[in-house]
Amino acid sequence: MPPKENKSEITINDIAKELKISPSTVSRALNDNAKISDVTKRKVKAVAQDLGYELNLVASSLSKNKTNIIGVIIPNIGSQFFAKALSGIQEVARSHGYNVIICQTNESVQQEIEMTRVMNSARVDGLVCCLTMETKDFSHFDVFVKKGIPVSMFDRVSYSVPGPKIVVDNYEAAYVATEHLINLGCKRIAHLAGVSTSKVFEDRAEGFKDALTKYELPLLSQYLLSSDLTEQDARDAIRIWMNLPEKPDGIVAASATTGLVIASAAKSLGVQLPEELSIISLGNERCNEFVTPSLSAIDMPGYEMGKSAVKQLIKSIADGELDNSITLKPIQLLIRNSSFKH
Amino acid sequence: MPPKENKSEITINDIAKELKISPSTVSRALNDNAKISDVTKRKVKAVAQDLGYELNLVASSLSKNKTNIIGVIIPNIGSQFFAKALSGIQEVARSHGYNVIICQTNESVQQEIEMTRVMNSARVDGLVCCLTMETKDFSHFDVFVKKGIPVSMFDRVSYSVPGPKIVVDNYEAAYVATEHLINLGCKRIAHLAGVSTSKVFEDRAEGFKDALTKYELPLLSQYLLSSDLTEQDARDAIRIWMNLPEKPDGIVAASATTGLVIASAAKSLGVQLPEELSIISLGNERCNEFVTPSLSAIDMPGYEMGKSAVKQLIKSIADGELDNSITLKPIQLLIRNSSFKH
DNA sequence: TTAAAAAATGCAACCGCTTGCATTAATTAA
DNA sequence: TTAATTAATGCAAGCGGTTGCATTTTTTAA
Repeated sequence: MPPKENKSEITINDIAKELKISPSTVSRALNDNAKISDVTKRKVKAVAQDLGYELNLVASSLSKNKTNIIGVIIPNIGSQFFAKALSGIQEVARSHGYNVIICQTNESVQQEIEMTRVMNSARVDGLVCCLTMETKDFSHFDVFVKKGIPVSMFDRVSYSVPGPKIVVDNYEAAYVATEHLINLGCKRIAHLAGVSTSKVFEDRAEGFKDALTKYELPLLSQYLLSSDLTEQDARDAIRIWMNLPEKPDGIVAASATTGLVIASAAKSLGVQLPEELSIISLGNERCNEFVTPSLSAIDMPGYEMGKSAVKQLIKSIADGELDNSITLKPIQLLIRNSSFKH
Repeated sequence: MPPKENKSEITINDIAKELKISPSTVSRALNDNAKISDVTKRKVKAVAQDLGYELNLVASSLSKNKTNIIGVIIPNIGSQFFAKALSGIQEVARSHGYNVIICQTNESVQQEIEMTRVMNSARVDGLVCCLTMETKDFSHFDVFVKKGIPVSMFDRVSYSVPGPKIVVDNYEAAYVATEHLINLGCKRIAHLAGVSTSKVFEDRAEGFKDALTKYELPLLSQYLLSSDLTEQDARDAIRIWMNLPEKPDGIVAASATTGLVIASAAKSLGVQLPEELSIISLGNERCNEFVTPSLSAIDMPGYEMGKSAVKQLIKSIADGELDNSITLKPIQLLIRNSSFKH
């Protein structure tokens, strides 16, 4: 137990004393204020360097009433989609001099509310957020709206909260995926959907249904299952379907994980992929390439979405204008071996 | 372009005026200071609630000289190991009232240095860090050491920087993995190692070699390849090995990703897994379960490591004592189908 | 009933930096 | 050479809490 460390935090006052000038001049010099002579600037910076001075962001934030911190609220870091989004968010934020405070909600609305409180207390300059699957009430964002602090949402968004939105056309994603299976010759296509309280999954289910309708394929109720998309749900779904007298010959999974689990479970049930059953999932993970057969998917551009979300946010912060733009990011159909010509 | 929002940020002064008491009393009441009467506390809290008051952490941090922020520096969020670690870090931090600022280094020492500067400026109360593979000089951590700000390292650590360390026995991991293959009957075991500048990969290589020695198996130089562990490196390695007159019958991959790629590449080269070749990787990813054959691995407890790293850090912060403890987290051998009885 | 002790509250300085405005120094024009 | 500009720098009041110490109020003891 060493005695108290030398708590010598260097401040602008130390620099000021050293040079026998005022702290305000030091502050301005360090910030390259135009009214400070170059000689002074050089001297100040030299001494700052010497003394190992490092700006105290806390003090700076307080006096400027700007923290240069962006708050990020996402469901969970474990998902590859969010990991990528986070990378994009980080990158753009940092390149603009912003720091990032991150919180996971673990899909719990309660936690989401708690997190907004924390972000508010931390006085973030803006918020990037992807809602939980169950968020139905958005009043916890009111504080920010009221204070004019921009909230940028991506993927799972709410149009009732003002601010930029970065989304993907989930309807289209499902439509394209389904269409792909249809073009392959699939006649009995099933869909494991997510809870319909979430717009994302609702849209996907719609896209699925409409594609069937468009191609005049029947929409059989037993082929449309809805769940929380847990791994168990996926296993249950495939078991149910494979016990049907008329088994499906194509499956559109509402998420990357369920697609993976469905494929794996189908294989262990002895189903031949893709001969007997084609599978495509809405959402792509690196794993999709490694499994056998490799899994076709609709890729959602997480990285790009994260980047855009922050870009728009920073723009809003800078302009002070409220931006309600909706940015639609393109999806991509990745055809792999799980969906092959019959 | 709406005019300036009503920038009505509620402060303790507003509460004080409302109740005609002093701001200090309000501050103490909100912090449940013992010298404030219960009546006053109740009144203050009621008004605070009414007015929608939320503590300004920036101001609080400045006056308390404590930010309640933990800085986290990790190589990349995309890896499942780090994603899990991050989850653990988050969870423990939050449950202790700490916020978390996260930075990715992308395995760049330059960025790591930059990040420490940012963390210093942000005046974090402590740092959780996993070094890049190439960090050889650690002077960028000196600032923290000098100021008595604890730095907790996990996985890729440096014992020359004081502070708690959370690690896994990488030597053992490789030893156990290799031993497993030997027990299966493998005679010609190869290892794709990581750069030897990293202690982690050095230890793994050592463990691999020692296991061979222990079981009196020859250590052939062509079976020991070293690389940066990119996907391409993995593909190159397997191609080289499979072109050898005496092909290896077992492979220990130094990372989860390389294991995955090696298995996949081997398959496409027509190698029968696991009959002709057993594979095990040091590091487990969810994907390992989904591929065919499922990939055996040594699981590194990322989540637990992250949790411990923060726990120790917070303890250090609280005690003000410097803690140089080394916590060894247990690894786990996960036997799957890629390593099966020959 | 009054003095002493304990409980509540207030005052004011401080945390480190920023910034509008005043002041001084250096230039330029007259 | 002096007045008028322009360029540099300093002063001091914040930003919103926190906290040691003084002061006031209430309670307890004498």
